[in-house]
Amino acid sequence: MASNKELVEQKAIFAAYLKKKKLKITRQRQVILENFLKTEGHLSTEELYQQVRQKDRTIGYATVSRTMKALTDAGLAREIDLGDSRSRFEPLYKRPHHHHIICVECQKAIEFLSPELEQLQEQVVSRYRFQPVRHHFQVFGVCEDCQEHRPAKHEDFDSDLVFARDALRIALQTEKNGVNFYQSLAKAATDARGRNAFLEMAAEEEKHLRELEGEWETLVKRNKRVLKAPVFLHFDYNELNRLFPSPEELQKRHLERLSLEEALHLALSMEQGAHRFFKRYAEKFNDTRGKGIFLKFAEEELEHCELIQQECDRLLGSSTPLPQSQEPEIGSETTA
Amino acid sequence: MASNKELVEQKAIFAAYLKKKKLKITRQRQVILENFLKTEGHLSTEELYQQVRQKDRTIGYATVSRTMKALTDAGLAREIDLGDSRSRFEPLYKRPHHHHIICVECQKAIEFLSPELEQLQEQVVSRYRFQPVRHHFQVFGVCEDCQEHRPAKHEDFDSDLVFARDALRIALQTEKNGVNFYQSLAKAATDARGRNAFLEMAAEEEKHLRELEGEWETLVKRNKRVLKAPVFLHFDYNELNRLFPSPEELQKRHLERLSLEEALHLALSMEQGAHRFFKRYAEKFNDTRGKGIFLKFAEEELEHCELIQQECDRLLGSSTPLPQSQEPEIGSETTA
DNA sequence: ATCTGTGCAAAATGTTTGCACCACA
DNA sequence: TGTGGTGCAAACATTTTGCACAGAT
Repeated sequence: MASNKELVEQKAIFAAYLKKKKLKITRQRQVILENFLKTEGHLSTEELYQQVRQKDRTIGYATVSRTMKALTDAGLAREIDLGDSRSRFEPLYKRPHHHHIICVECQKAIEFLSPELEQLQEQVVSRYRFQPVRHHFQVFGVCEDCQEHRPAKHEDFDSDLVFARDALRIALQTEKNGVNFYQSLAKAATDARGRNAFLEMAAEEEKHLRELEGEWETLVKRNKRVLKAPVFLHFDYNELNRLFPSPEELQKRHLERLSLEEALHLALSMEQGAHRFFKRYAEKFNDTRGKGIFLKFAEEELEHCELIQQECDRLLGSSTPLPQSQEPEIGSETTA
Repeated sequence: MASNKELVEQKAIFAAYLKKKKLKITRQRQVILENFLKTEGHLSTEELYQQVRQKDRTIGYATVSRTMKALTDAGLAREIDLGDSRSRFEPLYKRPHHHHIICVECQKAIEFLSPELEQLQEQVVSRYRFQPVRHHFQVFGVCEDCQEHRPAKHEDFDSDLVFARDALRIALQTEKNGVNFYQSLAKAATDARGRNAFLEMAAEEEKHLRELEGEWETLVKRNKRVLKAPVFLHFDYNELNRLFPSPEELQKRHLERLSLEEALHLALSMEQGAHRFFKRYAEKFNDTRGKGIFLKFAEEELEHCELIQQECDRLLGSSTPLPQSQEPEIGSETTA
């Protein structure tokens, strides 16, 4: 369900590719591209062939096959392997790299995205000094419907909305943790000035939370069905507990009682951690639609850093400059 | 390079499988199984066919193909996909589930194991309520040799030794971190009794470290070439910083100054964390050769827990029982 | 006008199957 | 002695290619 604008953009990319390669824009190639993009899915050559045949009885299998090769070469399609030993293709334009979980009974394939996995891939290629070309993770299993012998319902969802939904969920949870975190700090603060500062921060996070809840409402109102789509963006919510420790976690780490300076210091390093985390997270999306969402999110964490920095200046005096967020951080390379 | 004992075991498994299915043990099936196991690799049907043909000119391609199906069904082989659209097989018996990084130029495939990835798979199937069947992660790229246009050298290593090497490296690093950690705690301890207790713990870890270094020497002496094998067990050494925080990390977490009770409490929770971590880690290996190594390792961490518990009793009196390690812990499920 | 694209059919590639003999148990 | 096994060749499934004609720039 790509927007019309994107269809035009992709046609232009294909045209440019053909021109560069001194190839021709033909009716067949147009029809094939349009049909391929129209169907968000994992079309095999045969399926696509049958589909374009509806539009134009004369188009041959070979042409479909050759055109898909060209589209792949042009960067508009990706050939994927769903384990049924036939070539399948999916649209690539402005879509993040993702993986598939495939039902071995009904062949349904669910897409999911995992920045964690992208990171693992980076570690692996760097460790073995490979120049990366491509990678994929596939999980095969029996889907819920097939386990219960229900007919498999195949629903198509707008992938942009699903992505936005998942990102928003992460954002909401982050803000909730933030509120909790600052309320805990306020409790832990041993003096009144600190308490107030942290309550303010908690209020700030709560304001964000309300805004996000508004966005959530809008999203859901726009498309109720989106709630039924399977999770696309795979996120380990435990990660958040590392960014903003829960009250229990704080206790476990012996941070129930903090001086003003310690508490501010802790808050700053948490916000810096969150900023870095979401910035890196965003980077995993390359030039795809999801990137902006998380960059904005990282930006907000940065604003929090500044707020805290201001509190520090106000409460501690500029005499005690807190350490700046320093890149590079703990790093991704090993010490073997 | 499987041991003779394992060859016999696998033959027995195949025999039992054939018996159960009322199939017959034939000369061809024996030859094919032996050749398949003899070659630790990723044989295609064609390659294996050529190989058994050396032994017995009359064996047909179809028989090889059918036998590999049977071996797969019997659980002795796994069919893998190295992206060249032909069936390839690898031995499965007592080998942990692993993944492949494949050179698109010379087709060389390096195996690597990542418990982290196994965990991700578990999260994914549970999230989508799939009944898991199989999963694999493949990374394609250009290997170092091909990047520099060197002839690809194909070396075979004893997979057991390589696994042991990698496990030992992790263990060594863990103990090193442990020594550091206890030395830091000793410094941070505000009273002399605590300081001594932690120096003792540090010495304990150091003793382990020496033992492990001994094991390392033995391993390397037994087979020097093993050091040249690519990393098999992929481990994120940053993980260790989470188990036993480095001095910098301790400082960052505002734990430079601890009362005896706090310090003991911290040490106990770190050791518990390490125990749990390695126990879970070991579980990812199912019934494979690597499992034992990490279980033993987890066991040692548990002994540390008990040592610390004793210190607590001795120094704090049994009046302050510290919290027990509680399963279930922070858990793997999300809070979306 | 030229040079690439196309459809068709044939080839190529890899795996599976049918069937008449073969050989374990 | 009989059931399942084997090799061979043919069938299958899917993708790729060769070629003569069609059509885009």
